[in-house]
Parts: sequence; structure tokens; C-alpha cells
Amino acid sequence: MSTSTLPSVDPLDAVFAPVRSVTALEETVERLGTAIRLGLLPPGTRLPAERGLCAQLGIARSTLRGALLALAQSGHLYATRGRGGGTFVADPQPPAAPPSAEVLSQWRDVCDQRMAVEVGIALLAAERATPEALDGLADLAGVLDELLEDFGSYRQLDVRFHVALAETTGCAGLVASMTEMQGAMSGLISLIAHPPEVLRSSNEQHRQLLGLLRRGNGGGAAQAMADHLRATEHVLAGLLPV
Amino acid sequence: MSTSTLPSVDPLDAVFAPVRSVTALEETVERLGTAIRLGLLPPGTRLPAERGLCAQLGIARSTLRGALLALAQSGHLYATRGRGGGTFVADPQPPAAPPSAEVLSQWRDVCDQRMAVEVGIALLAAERATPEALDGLADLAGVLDELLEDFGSYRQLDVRFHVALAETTGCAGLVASMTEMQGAMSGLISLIAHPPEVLRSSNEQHRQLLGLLRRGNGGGAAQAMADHLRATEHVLAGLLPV
DNA sequence: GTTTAAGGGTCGGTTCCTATACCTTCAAAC
DNA sequence: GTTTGAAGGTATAGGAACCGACCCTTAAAC
Repeated sequence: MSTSTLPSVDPLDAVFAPVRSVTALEETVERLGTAIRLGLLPPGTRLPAERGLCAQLGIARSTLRGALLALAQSGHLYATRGRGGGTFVADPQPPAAPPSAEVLSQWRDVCDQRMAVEVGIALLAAERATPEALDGLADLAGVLDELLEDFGSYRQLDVRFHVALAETTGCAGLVASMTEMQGAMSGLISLIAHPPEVLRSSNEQHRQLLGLLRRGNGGGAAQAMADHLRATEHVLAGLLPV
Repeated sequence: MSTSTLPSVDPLDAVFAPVRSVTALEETVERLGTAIRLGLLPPGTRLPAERGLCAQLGIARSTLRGALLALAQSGHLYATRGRGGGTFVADPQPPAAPPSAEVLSQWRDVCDQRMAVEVGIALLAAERATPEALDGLADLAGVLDELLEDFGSYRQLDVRFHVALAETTGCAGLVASMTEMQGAMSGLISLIAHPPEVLRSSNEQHRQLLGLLRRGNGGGAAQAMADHLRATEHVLAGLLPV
């Protein structure tokens, strides 16, 4: 019998939960695909040559080629042969695939994990972000104001804003966590209509957050980030079951 | 040229970082080993039978047996045959291995990631934890006060406290993240001397945190958790390079 | 002493990854 | 316009991990 109205979560459930071994090919498709979909690798970008890239990733070339083939077949990449050729990010990108049923059924967990990571990053940023880094973030917010009419562009720059915030912590692992979370959320966010007034208010929250970061108010920044993300969750709660 | 004094962190570094495919056997050893070392599976515990456990984990029995063999050889488990037999957590546990050079060199990243996750969880808990769940946490804090002289027992219950806090969010993924973080920190924490007065002050912070959670003060709880974890980091900073 | 539930062990087949070598294309350099 | 070199494209062989099914051994319960 649980002492809480929340679904009870036994830590041993996590210990004995199914273990899925992720193959190198899957990991590679996931990493490159997420980077492309988030705009970290903008259309037209040329990837490093296969022979160099597979060395950098620490995998065999045939494995890397499998991943590149998958991304080419899904329309995210294309390759040209011959000297001066290479593998490029497609322009334009293929239409985003709708989120899988599996993601939709676990959307609350995804949101919660993002919330935790971003809130923690906000607090760390309040202690570590240099004034110069905050100026850069303010510049990003300024550009975002110009994109209220074009959600596609807004979303891409919004990702950059959040990732740049993670960068101010100086912790590579947190930057990776942030990009992973943004990738996990992208499908859900694409479900929502984002009229300009909503984006304006969202960007207003960005500025408010920056103010708190400048004052070094960690607790306030954490709360502000939570409010910022909650806005999205409220809309999702109205669209999705449970 | 960087605009920050922190080491610059390019998000593309994460995209092109080496990809290591983790095998099912490694994952299983990691999961069970961490659960045992953290005390989530106390000495004497009987694990589910191999045939049932491998089904639960979604792996082949031979793979599971490889993991159990590794943990038996390292002294964490032992097995008895015949009816009424099974695989049990060893009592006493083998002495903890000193942290690897790899962990020591990245201890700041480990601390930062734990900080982010725990701070985020603290904020979520401030909104979701039921009074009953907080009572349970207060009880844990009470028991901790009795263990100031025995760091081994204190640490195990401290882990339970933090994991139980994660449970109040109702998000299984966050509970898993918390146990993972506690596992990653355990080697580092074992390096530090923990006299009773330090533990008393640490548990005082637990109570302070609970007070903020009870008042639903998310930002304050986040800040309190940050201060709580910072105490450990300060000591580590005095012991470890960079 | 038979039954039963547990761990211990073996073997063939499959998928994935690695490593290496070689081929094809094509733009830039000469 | 020929050469050349850097890029993608192909083929193959070997190894590592995983799976699934089978049988053996042990020891408590009946």
C-alpha cells in the first residue's frame, strides 16, 4: 500500500528493468539524426569525410556507412562522389516524422526528465555564467524576437539558446544531456500550435531568466526555468491522454 | 577565442564524440553491481531465479549468467545449488575498490551532472511530494541522526534518502537517474573522511530541505539541495587535482 | 526414493562489428 | 587535357556478443 497518490515507483523496478543493448549503428543514427533535426548541423553542412569520421567516432567505416545510409534514405543526408564531394545535410530537410506511439505514451516522463535537467542547469548557470556568456544569450533572445512569425526558425534558435545555457556550465556532460533532452522533446513540441503571442511570452521568460542569472539568483533561475517549461507541458496535457 | 574563462564546450564535440556500444552483459553487471554497492540490494538478499530474471531483463540466460559470474568472482554475489538455492548478495560485501583514474580525472563533470539532476528533482519534489511522503523522508532523517558514528550505515541510508526523494516525483526515469548518479559518486565519496559533526551538519541540511519542500518552495529547495551537495564538492576539491 | 526447483554447462546459429583491401568517381592542379 | 588525389562505394573474412534450446548436478520437500 502506497503512501502517495502518485504512481508508486520502486527503485528496484529500475534495477530489474529490461536492459536494451544499443548498437553502435543505432547510436550513430540517433546522434547524427538528432543533431540534424535540432539544427546543430544546419542544411548544407558538410560532414567530415567518412574515413576521418569513423576514426573520430571510434567505429568501423562500414558501421558508419550503415548509419549514413539510413540517414540518406530518410532524406536527412545526401552524398556526392569524386574529389570535392562528401556527405552533406540535405536542404531542405524532410518533413518531421510524427512522434511514435511509444513516445506519446511516456510523454510525462520525458517532460519530467527534461524539467529536472534544465532546472539544474539553470541553477548552475546562475553561479558560473560569465557576463559575456550572458550577453551572448541576450543576443540570442534578441534574434528570437524577430522570429515570432516563423515557428520553424524560432524553434531551432530556441534549441540553441537552451544548449548555449548548458554550455555556460562548462560541463560537457550537461551539454550532451541538454541536446538529448531537446531531441526527445522535439517530436512532442512539433505537435503544438505556436502562435506569435505564445512565442513572445516564451521569449519574455527567456529574458526574465537571464535577469535572474545576471543577479546570480540560482533558486530564482531554477523556478523561472520550471515555469518556462511548464508552459509547454500545460499545452501538452490538454492534447495528450493521461 | 572564447568569451569565457571556463573551458569552452562545443555542442558538436558531443555529436562527434566516440560512440561506445554498451553490451547487455556490461549493462547488467553495472546495474546489479551499483544496486548492491548502494545497498538497494542488502547483503543476504536473494535475487530472482536466473530463468525468471533473464526474462525480466529481456536477455538470454547465458548473458545473465556471465554477469552473475562476474559479480560472484568479485565477491559481490554467491550462488547455492539445489532446491531452495539461488543467487544471494554476499555478506559481508567485499571492500570497495578505489575509484579508477578515469573517474578521478572527470570528477568535476560527475559532480556537475549529479548537481543538475538532484537540484531538478528537489524542485519537482517541492511541487509533488505528498505530506505522507515527506513524513517518510523525515523518518529517514531521524534514523540518520542515530548513525553519525558509523559512516558506512549512514551513507547507505543517505542514498535511500536521496532515492526516496526522487521517488516523490513519481517519475521512474528520475529514480533511475538518481541511482545512477549516486552510483557514480560512491567511489568519490568513499575517499572523504566523514567525522560525526560533518554528518550531523549534512543531516541538518536534509531537514532544512524538507522544510522547504513542505512549504512548496521549489526555488528554495533547489538552492538548499545545491548547498547540500556543494559541501561534498568543496572537500573533494581540496583532495583532487584541478 | 521420487519429485521439484534451483544453479551449472554445452553447442549451434545469428546478428553485429571490425579490419582490410580494392574499386569508382570527379574536380582541382598542372 | 592529363594527372592526381580525395572523396564515396563495394566486398570479404574474421571475431565477438547474444540467443535459444538442451541436458546435467544439487539438495530440499514430500
